[in-house]
Amino acid sequence: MARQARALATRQAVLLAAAEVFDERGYAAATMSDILERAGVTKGALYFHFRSKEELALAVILEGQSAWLATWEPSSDSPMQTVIDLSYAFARALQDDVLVRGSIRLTIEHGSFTQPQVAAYQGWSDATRELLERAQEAGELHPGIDLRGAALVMQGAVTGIQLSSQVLTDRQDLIERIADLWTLLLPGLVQPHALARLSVVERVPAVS
Amino acid sequence: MARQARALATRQAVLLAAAEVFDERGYAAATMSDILERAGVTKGALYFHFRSKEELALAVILEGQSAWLATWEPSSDSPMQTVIDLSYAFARALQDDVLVRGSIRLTIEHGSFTQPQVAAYQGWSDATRELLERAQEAGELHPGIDLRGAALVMQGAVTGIQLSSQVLTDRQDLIERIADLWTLLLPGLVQPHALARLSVVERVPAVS
DNA sequence: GGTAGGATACCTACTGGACGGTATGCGGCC
DNA sequence: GGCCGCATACCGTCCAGTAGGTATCCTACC
Repeated sequence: MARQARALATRQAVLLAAAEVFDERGYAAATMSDILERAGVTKGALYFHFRSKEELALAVILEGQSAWLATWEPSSDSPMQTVIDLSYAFARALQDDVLVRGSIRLTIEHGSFTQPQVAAYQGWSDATRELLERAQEAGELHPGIDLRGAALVMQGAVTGIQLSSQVLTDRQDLIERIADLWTLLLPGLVQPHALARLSVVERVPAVS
Repeated sequence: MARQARALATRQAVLLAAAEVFDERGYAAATMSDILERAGVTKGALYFHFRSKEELALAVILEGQSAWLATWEPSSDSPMQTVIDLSYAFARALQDDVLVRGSIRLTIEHGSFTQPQVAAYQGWSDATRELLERAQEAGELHPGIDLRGAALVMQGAVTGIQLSSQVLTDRQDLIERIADLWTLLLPGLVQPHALARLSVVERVPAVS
């Protein structure tokens, strides 16, 4: 097993380096040599763990997704609050985790390989929609709202705000912008009595 | 001058083909050969008009931007309505104009060359902010709103919604999603009396 | 109005380098 | 000694860019 421990370490080093390079340059502009160098690993080692550049990129995407979801602990509060918390978890993960950043960049670059990206978009907005449905049932939302449309708008808005925050301030104002988003969005979505109980700003989980 | 007419035509053909290919594959993955073939032009011709791949990309970005702004005719209505109209003009331009699509894709891929893209983001959100200030002065908005934040949120949201609409429905539901966005956003932004006078859906300019 | 000369607009063939991927070798732990 | 986990050297391909030629047209001078 000691053997495999080392292998796991190099695999992880490659994944991290790949995420960094993909995040900085994008898929096509990233070269395997870049990744090798940054990981401090040789070609043979890399191609032992990943059979191609594309497979490596897919691994980054998958690991990034699970890394994000791992940070998010569902609080049993209100469904609407959960949607908000999810967006903050996403923002934090983007700021803190290279894997998540690389994953997102690759996902947004829907070219080259298209399949899993669509799934990611779908998955996210489907999850949001489901939460909205539960919020609807709990009487949190205004009646007559198009839940599918709302879910798509939220997912799109968070994605785009993240992008422009990255370009303009290297994601330093991301949390602020997410707060602005919810401040603006919620009055059109939830009823006043529910609005009063929602936390629009980031809720930092208590450190245990 | 007849001479230059032909030259202009090939230049335009190259620009259009380049916009297509950049839109489909992104900057790095797009090859000059792709563009040549699609434009029906030889390498010599292309390199006569554009000295490098990067210069060609920059030309696509610039032409795309002006193409978008050309479609938008400022109506002297309310400033807030102008913001809304701008977003619809953007959406329409994305659906109708290859140049705009290519321009956007290149702009979003902020790698490789970073300068003018930041300017584009800045310019857009600055313009939005200015309109919001005028809307504020006109008493359209709720008091105490962070105009800078709101402008950034709108610009980011429109960008992101466009992106996810592209991935999920090839931009077919883009206009709908923009309408959803404004339906959700406006109550948190503008005062009821102004809200009543705003058109949340696309206002099709009368054909003259 | 014909033609020399030059500029414009384009074509063809080529190059050098980089890049993804592979083949083969080899050390060390079980 | 056998296989896991790598290291090194190499290969074919592809691609941005260039060199140098050519046809077309415009200008100018006779």
